Amino acid sequence: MNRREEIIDVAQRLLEVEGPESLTMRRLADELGIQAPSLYKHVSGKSEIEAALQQRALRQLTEALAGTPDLPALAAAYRRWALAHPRLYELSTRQPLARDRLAPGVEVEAAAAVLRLAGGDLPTARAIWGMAHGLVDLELAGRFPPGADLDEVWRRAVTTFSASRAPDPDGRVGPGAAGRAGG
Amino acid sequence: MNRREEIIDVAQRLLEVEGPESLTMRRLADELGIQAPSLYKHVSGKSEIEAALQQRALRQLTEALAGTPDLPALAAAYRRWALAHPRLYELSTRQPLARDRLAPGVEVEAAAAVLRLAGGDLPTARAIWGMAHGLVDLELAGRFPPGADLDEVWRRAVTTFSASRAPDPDGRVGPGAAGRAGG
DNA sequence: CTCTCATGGCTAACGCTGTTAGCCCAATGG
DNA sequence: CCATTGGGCTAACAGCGTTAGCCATGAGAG
Repeated sequence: MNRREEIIDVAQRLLEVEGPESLTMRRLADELGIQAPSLYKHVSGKSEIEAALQQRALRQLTEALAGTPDLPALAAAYRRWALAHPRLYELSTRQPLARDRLAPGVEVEAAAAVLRLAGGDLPTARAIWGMAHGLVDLELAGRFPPGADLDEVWRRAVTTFSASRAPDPDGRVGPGAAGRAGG
Repeated sequence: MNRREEIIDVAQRLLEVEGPESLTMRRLADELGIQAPSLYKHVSGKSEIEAALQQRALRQLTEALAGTPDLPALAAAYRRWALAHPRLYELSTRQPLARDRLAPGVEVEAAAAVLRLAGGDLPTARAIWGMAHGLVDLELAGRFPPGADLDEVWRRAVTTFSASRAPDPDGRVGPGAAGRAGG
């Protein structure tokens, strides 16, 4: 059990420091001083390692988001974590989630935070989530032109959602203390 | 020259129909009735094929976006194209753009459209772009819960940006030449 | 008509990947 | 004292992208 954790640890370090092309079963084994096939005594395959890393990533991201008082702070924390752990973020996003392996509530927790800050409106919360993910993804993929002022983009993105306090058609308007906080 | 086009054609079909794991040099050669090494007489490597597919994807996406009169139509066209060509969209996004190979103006053109619909404000245009990409990316990766009403999410996203006609704090409502909103 | 040479195939092979089969040693527990 | 099992090992397989080098065909030049 302990060896498994050790394997995941080394895998994370390898991924974050040397990039995904270095996260190889043989390389991983080398780093642990054993042979590649021995890894399979602790782990079912590479995909399990990746799933574990995804789980870690989501947990850490969630923790980084915890306690942010308003939308600007939440957005800033999201972007900050993603830029600090780009490979981990990318890995965690390029997989169908593996909901079964996921510690229950990890994602729900983060989602709840966004939802609260979105004034309780689920579609708005998801739109915000999508925007945050999209901006990070484009930035990490290097798809913005070199000189782009991304701080300003995020500021604009956040203020747009802060300004228009979702006029819910069915009247369920979150009075959301957070609503005005960032405004 | 013609054979090269044929190769890219088959590669696109293979990618779109059977998925990225089937887009293999040997499989591609099989499909063309030749041996894998013969492909290198027309193409420098797999990465060149992928770059060509990325270029095609961006061109087609741009065309799909052309002529959309307003933000809702633009967003709908964006999402529609991405969902119709998921593998192509994914491939085109998981690469640093290959700006050199890109037909000049292809992306700038699309960027200009977004910029115009964003009232000429560059950061807002980029925020919109990020949101559209993020929502599509999350949807394609299957990261929304099964029952999520994504139509509603997009509606909310679009109306949010439509509602708040960016009141720039310093009055800088850029007439902003279409320079480059996209990267 | 012949010679040359580029075009576009071919086979063999290399080094890499994830993964499986099967062996073996050491420690633990009845 | 013996059995079981945990955790290592080597050998090997199939598949990946890619390179080296050989050979047939066809077109243009002398």
